[in-house]
Amino acid sequence: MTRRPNSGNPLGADAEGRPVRRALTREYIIRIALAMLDRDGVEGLSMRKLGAELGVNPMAFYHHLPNKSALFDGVVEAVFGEVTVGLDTLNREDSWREQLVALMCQFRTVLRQHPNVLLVLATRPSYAPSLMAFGDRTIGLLRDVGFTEHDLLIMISSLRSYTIGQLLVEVGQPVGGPTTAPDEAAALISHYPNLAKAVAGGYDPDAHYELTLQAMLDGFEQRLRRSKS
Amino acid sequence: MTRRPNSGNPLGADAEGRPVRRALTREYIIRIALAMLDRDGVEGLSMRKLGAELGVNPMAFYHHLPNKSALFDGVVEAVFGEVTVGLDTLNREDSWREQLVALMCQFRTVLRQHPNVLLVLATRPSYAPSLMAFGDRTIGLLRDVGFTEHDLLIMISSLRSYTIGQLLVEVGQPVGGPTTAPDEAAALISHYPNLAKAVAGGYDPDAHYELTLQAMLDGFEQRLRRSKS
DNA sequence: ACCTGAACACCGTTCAAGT
DNA sequence: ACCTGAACACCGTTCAAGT
Repeated sequence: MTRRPNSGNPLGADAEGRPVRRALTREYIIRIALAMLDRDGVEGLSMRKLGAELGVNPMAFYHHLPNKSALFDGVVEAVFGEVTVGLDTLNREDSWREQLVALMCQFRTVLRQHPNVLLVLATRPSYAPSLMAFGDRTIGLLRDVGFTEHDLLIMISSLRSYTIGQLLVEVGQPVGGPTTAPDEAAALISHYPNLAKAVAGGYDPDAHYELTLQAMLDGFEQRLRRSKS
Repeated sequence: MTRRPNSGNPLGADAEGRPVRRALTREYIIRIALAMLDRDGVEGLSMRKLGAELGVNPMAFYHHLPNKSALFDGVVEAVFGEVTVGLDTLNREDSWREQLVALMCQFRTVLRQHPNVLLVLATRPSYAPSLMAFGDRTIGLLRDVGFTEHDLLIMISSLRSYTIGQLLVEVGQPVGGPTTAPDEAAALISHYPNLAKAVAGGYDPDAHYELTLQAMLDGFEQRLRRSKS
């Protein structure tokens, strides 16, 4: 069940590998937990290992966080916090579509850097201020275009779902341990000619993402035009 | 960490609650594991509890499955197996869009019945024949419409990602234990006027899904028309 | 061949004790 | 207040033993 050999310096150490024993705070614990998640995956993060990593008794955490779930809540907040970075560099003179695509690509780029946290992000409801700010900003942008309140909610929810869903299949770690025996399984595809032919052409995740994003926006825009006429 | 109080009859029992001690087979183990996942969630499924449920020593499973990961592989296969049910009732005289919407809604309906398995489905690569058959069928349908091989792959991948992503936020169980304190957090939304206004209107998941599905198809269809002219 | 029991190296968390 | 150590009720899996 061990996934990676915990090699190298402990996460609570400086560049030269000297252990940095700093005062335990909620923020510090969460920061190291995120680093550990990135390195070892969800199933590789335990209170006990986190304690070892920080050179501290695992029970010490319970003075700063009620339980492990709260640790995950903190990690989600931390990752969404990275999303707002560069939000203000948006060029307000660009078209709404250019701005929206920039927003979503920024969202995707940040989440993509934390493949092992995707599952947690996708399923834990979060009221992280940075996420709310991001959503608020996006909705404001789209409302000015003329979408109804009803459609606005659907749009941002769908954009988010698609983005996360796509990332999950793209870089997500399998829940329940690594899959076995894709060897003869991959050959099975030849029994499905349509599928085999489509898969043969290869696959560029970034281009794929933006193409579908544009298609979704085309669809929503078409809906907007129809409602106006 | 206990999520639900394991009340009622064990899963390996008939309608009257009599324990059914049948011979252990891979299929039977997987069937009960799926039922247990549906009832108790991913974190509530353990080899030991599964053993207790079946009135058997947990180690007995290792004669039918190499490890717990393989159990998850089996469960994924079983759920995708349900997708093909009713695949042949499709009316081939319907338009391609009607057929595709029917296919995707069928896919979504089946997955929706196993909220706790969604995470596993989303992240474990699967070569389940039923899933391959489903994809093959879908691609065949769309190719006849005129889409390129390149676009075909993107379409089915995106449709799948969106469907699963949406279901995850809709009915998915939070990874890492239940979230706490949404009480004052929900009030926070008032600080984000655009968001608050959009959310106020309420939300119908089924309508939401089909609206976005239609928008995506509109977008892809538009792309098809542009490429032809 | 199929199932069992003991054992090993892990978990999260509680609780009493230290400073 | 913050951290520790022992303890409790769990995990997946190995391995030798039974039938």
